This record gives sequence, C-alpha cells and structure tokens, in this order.
Amino acid sequence: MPIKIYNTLTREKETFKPIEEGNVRMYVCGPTVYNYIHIGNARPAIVFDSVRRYLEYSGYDVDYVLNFTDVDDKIIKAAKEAGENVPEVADRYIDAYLEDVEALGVKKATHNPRVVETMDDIIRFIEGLVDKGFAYAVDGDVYFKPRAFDGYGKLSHQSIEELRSGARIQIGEKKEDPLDFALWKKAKEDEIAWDSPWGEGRPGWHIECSAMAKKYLGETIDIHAGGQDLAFPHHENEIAQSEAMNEQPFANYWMHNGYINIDNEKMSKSLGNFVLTRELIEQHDPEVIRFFMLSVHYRHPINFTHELLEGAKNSLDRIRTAYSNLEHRKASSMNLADNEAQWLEKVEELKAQFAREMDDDFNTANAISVLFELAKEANVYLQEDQTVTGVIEAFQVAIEELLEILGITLSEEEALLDEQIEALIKERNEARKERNFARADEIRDALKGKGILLEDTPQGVRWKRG
RNA sequence: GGCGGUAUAGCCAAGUGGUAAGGCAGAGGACUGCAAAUCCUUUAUCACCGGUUCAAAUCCGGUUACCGCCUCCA
Repeated sequence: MPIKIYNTLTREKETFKPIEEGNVRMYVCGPTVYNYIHIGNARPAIVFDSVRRYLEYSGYDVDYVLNFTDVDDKIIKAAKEAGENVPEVADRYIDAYLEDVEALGVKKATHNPRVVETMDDIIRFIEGLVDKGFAYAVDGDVYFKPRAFDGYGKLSHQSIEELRSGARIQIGEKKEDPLDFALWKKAKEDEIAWDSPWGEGRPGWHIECSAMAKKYLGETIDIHAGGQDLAFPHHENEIAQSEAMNEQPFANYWMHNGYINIDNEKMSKSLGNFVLTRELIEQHDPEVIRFFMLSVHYRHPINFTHELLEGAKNSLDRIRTAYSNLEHRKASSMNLADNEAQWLEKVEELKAQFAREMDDDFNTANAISVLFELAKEANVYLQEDQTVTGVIEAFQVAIEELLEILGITLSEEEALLDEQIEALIKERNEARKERNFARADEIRDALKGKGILLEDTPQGVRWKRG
C-alpha cells in the first residue's frame, strides 16, 4: 500500500516514491543550541521520529540526518553572557538535546552533522554560488540574490514582489537588494571565526543545511522536514541555494509540523511562554508526553496544558491496562488451537487498519484509535472462560509492535514485591476465604497507601502500582 | 497588505460529497463480599449566512472569531 505525504511544495497529498527503491533520504532541521529545548522543539523530534519509524516498519532503510546549528548570533551572545566560549555552550546544549530527545524515545539519527565540522563544504558551496553568479561578496560578507533564482517563493507560495515589502535591511548590512540574505558574515571584533576566501567570518544560517544535506544525502533528497515557521525564509532559502548550485531538485517532499500553543498562542523562545522539555519530563511520564503529541495530527496545532497531559495519561492507560490484562491471563491460558482463527484474523485486520491510517500522511491520531480498538477487542476476548495462549500473545505482540511505531514502549513494571508485601497479600487471601472482609479491606487499604493496588479477578489476585 | 491555519459533544480529537471514528469525563446496567479491571447501553446535525447537489461537516461565495508566517524561532 502506498504511503501518501502532504507536500508543502504542492499543497497536496502525494504518493511517496523514494529516489532509490527501498531507501529514504530524510533531512530534519535541528536546533540552534544556545539553551535547553522547549516542548515546541520536541514536537518535530517526536513527529518525524515516528515518520521515520513507520517508514522503517514499511520496509525502507532510512538515512535520517538531523543537524545542529552550533555557530550563530544567539550562541555567541549566550557564550558571552556565560563567560564561556562558543563550543562550550554548543556542546553543553547538544548533549542536553540528545538527552531530552532520548528520554522521549527518539531514535538516534544516522548523522548529526554540526556546522563547525562542515565548514569546508559550506565554504565550497558558497564559492560555487558566487562563481555561478547567484551570490556576491561585499566587504567580507557574502549575499545570495533570490532574484537570480527562478523558483524563489515556490515553497511558501509567495511571489518575489509580495515578499519584498516585508524584507528589511539591518544596519550594517551591505545588501544590493532587501531580499538578499547572508551566506557568509564577516567576523566582528573578538568573535569566533573561520578563514575563507572573503576573510575571517562564519556562515549564515541557511547555507549550512544546503551543505549538510548535500554532504550526507546527496543533491536531491526524499524528505525535508521541520517546523512550520521554517518554511519561510529558511527552507525557501535552502531551496534557492541548493537548486541554484546543484541544478537538481533539492527535496521531493517537504513536511512541516504545526506548533504547540500556550493559551492559544505559539510557544516560542522569543515570546518566553515556553515549557522546557526537561522540566516536563520530570513532571510527567515521557511516554505520556509522546502519546499526547501524537494524538493530534502533526500538521495541526496542539494546545498545551497540564490537564490535557493528564487526560493523555488516562487514555494511554487504557492501552497499557489492556496489555497487562492480557499478561495476567497468560498463566491460565491453554495451548489449544480451537476457535482461535477468527481472533487472530481480527488482530491482523486491525494491524492492517493501523497501517492504512499511517499510510495516509501519517495520521497518528487515527492510528491511535486503532490501538484502542485492539485494546477493546483484547478485553472482549479476555471475557471468555477459556483463553488460548496463541491469541493472547498475538494481541500482545500487535500492541507492542504498533506502539513501537509510535515510539512508545510498555515498561516492565513487574518488579518483585518485597516479602512483607507478599505476606500481606497472602494474609488478605486467607481473610477473604474466612469472609473476614474487614481485615481484607484493611490490608488492601494499607497496600494502597504504599502505592500497590490490588484487584481480585477470577484468576486470582493481581496487583499494580498506582 | 500578501500567504496560510483553526472553528466538530463537558473536554481532547478524527473525518474533504452519502447521511457524525476514537479517547477522557459523566449517567445507567452487568460482574464483585465491597472495590478495581472489564463488558453492555447512553450524550453532537459539525462557528454563522447564502448557494451548488438527489445528497455537504465535507464543494462554492460571503461573514465572524482566534492563531501563524512574511524578522531570530520547531
């Protein structure tokens, strides 16, 4: 079944066809590392990680490149304020990023290129653009001329004329045209800098992605992804640079995720209304955060509140509970082959339905609803007097597999009870046999106080942590 | 001004022409010593107005509200 992707370039859902059969080249714009990431930054990390996981589930090998912008005005400023040098600041926040994102279940990228490590390629790229007449050097700066590039505006669907009114010239810039943007910035006094044909300086923001994508994925890539706010000017500029240079399409599919809002306003570092990912991870189960993010279609905005996250936890618990309900019945199941065909078929059917939803532009919200159906069917099955091990396991494997695509793992919480608790459970069972319910309830309440919840089922007592 | 997004039950959220998925919360019932878990039942005419159509949340026109990009930003 073909995967369809909404392509910002064409504003349509298109059937996905990779350049190279069985292989996907994917580039995601990573963070500028000058502080800890907020959950708005975490959304693309999670969303596109799930895209990648689904592509892999569908049989593709995915080259997944996520860059770090480790030289830039804001990092220089942060370093100055902290009395550190730029690499120190960058290293710290790269490590922090990787930690945060790992906690959220994001797989490691194939490559995590950094600007400082790609400097030669960047300089060569800029030289090429100058040679071809798309860029010019002025007094140590180098600028790109969007007007020289035919398709400028095709991603954001704006014409050059419309864009012109919004463009600004900042003091100290020597642009020929307000639309021109910097490829290379001359170093100021005491600033970190690299040698170049134009003197000491550092790259502009957009050129790094063009250079890195080319270096690691080639001149044309399959999927280029990032936040909606990067579409213009960042991605527009990348297209202009790369296509001017390579004379090839830069990316076949452009994906952009929606924002996270706080009180109906975009969460952003500049507005200051952000929630740091690492703080949120301390307050909420990271899997719940991930589930929350994926419960809304990636192109739609998400409103964030702690209450909504609590709601997401309750929802996810339904799936988790169904899984442990299955686990609990394993021991009392039989190894029969009777009457299991229709249930196994049901499981397969739901797996296929999950795939259909994901095929449709990664509709994780609908895919999740299939997981709920799986949970429901599992619970219905468990009402039968006699269950079959094969069916139980089929349900479990399906739930695990599909959750893995979403990047959620069911954590093993079946840690051993300590002896005292075990003794209490045993005592309570005795009490119940003697119909001494007062004592039984007393024990249950006591355990509840310790975070152990007891449930009596026809197959015996089970417990879980509350 | 240009480009774009959102508006669906108490809450969250799918759905782009055929008569409103799913989850949470609530109510009733079954099961239970009581609970928990689970199952069953139950809650909407889709911002507003007009149009196209046998048929529209879904297409077209208009209105309103909120948000975003056009400047660093996921």
